[in-house]
Amino acid sequence: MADNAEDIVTERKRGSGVKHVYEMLRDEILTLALPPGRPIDEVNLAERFGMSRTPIREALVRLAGEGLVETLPNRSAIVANIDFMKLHTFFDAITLMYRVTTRLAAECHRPEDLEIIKGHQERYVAAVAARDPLAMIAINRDFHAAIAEAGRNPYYTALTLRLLDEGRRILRLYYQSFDDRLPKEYSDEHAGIIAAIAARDVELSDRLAREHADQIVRQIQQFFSRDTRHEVPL
Amino acid sequence: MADNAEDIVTERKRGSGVKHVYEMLRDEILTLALPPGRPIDEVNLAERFGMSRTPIREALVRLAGEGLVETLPNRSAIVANIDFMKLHTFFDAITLMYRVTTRLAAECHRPEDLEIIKGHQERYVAAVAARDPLAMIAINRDFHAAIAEAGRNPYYTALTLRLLDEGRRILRLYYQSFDDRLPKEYSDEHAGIIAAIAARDVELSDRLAREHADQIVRQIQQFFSRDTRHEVPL
DNA sequence: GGGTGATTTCTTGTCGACAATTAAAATGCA
DNA sequence: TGCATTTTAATTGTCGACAAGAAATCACCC
Repeated sequence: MADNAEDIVTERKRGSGVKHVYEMLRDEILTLALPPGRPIDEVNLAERFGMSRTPIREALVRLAGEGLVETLPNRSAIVANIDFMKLHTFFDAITLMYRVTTRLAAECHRPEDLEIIKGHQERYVAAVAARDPLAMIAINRDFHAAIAEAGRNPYYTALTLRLLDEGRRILRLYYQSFDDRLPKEYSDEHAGIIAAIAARDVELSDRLAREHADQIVRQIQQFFSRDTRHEVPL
Repeated sequence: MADNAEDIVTERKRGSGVKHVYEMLRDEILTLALPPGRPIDEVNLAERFGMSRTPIREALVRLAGEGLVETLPNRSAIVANIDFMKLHTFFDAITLMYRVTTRLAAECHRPEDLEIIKGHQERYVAAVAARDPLAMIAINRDFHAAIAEAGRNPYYTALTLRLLDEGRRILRLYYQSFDDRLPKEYSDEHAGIIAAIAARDVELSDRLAREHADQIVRQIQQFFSRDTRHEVPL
């Protein structure tokens, strides 16, 4: 096991341990550093993070609550699998949430929200220029998360965040295999969405969000249904 | 503290402890037996359930993940408050989820789903006849949960369940104060929704679900905005 | 040699105890 | 008496250890 990076531990504050483990594991799951199905050993993690099993377990319970790890009774927890059979439900849900949150953002946003959203967009453009797919994926999530926040409906925000996280894992598969082709068109679409929100044009925001979602869904579906057979002369 | 019901403990199976505590606390929170804001003492619960603090804590972490308890660092966890300022976001979200899940149920349901839904409807009618508001609230939740299940989108189902649970608490306030008036009209609306789903009429299902949601929202809003001042001759 | 049952090992679920932190009580002072 | 400060008490966060259960290994029998 060479991937157990040594996390140096230096006098953590009381209560910050779980948070640290939680965020660390979460990030490794979402970037596929921990692939779906990988067993998660508690003592292993405890040694790695230099703490007891108790806070590790708490972090795992929280991750399980978000559907990022699956726990079998008396057996090792595993990184949640990606159910390709139910991918269509994901597409369905994220399309709806893109639309709803973007509509609400157009209605409810305040100037400071717009600044935050624009900030993410700038970082996104930079990531595209740097050809950094991991950064692009993470920032794409932050971009839509900021829009959801601007909509100010915590229920929508929570579901959107969950979908965006799941989306990070799926997009990671996508970019890995398409050898990190860089979709500049996304940043153009993002710009359009920002403009629509700023103009408080609800219907336009809805339409652009829907088209943006359709675009992503179409590309991923195309990727998953592509024919990878090699031609063999017989 | 007289509300510490003695939960007799008899040799529980390994791993069933957390589940038991979780379901128990959850039910007490949703029925307002534990009112919003009430502090939750871990040792107290540990004594009450006859187990150590560890499984209690795990149950609390799970409940916190669902937003049913709030945890302050180094301080007692409390039963999650109901934020009346954000009630409109709840109405917004549950209306959308009623519509979406009922639409999907009309599309995707199988015969056995319909049987389950009808079963809940029968139980609901019985609860209305028995004038049992707590049962009505719980079954109303099961009814819509079953519809969401029939729609077969786990993301929608999860959000709907969360909203229905939050709804149980809000409805409980409503029924308590209106001295348990019994809305038979709900059961009629439920019957209409069942028929629309059975007929696989997506648009009708959508419309009925929306009207059903509007109806509930209107009644609750009316309740919360009613004028409770007493006339005082001066 | 293969399959079945016992044994060992390994991992999780739970426990009791201690330390850190906060809230409350008690003390001192103006 | 009222307020600030110290002391005490109470509660959480973390730890190490043990027991129950499952997987893997080994022995045994056909």
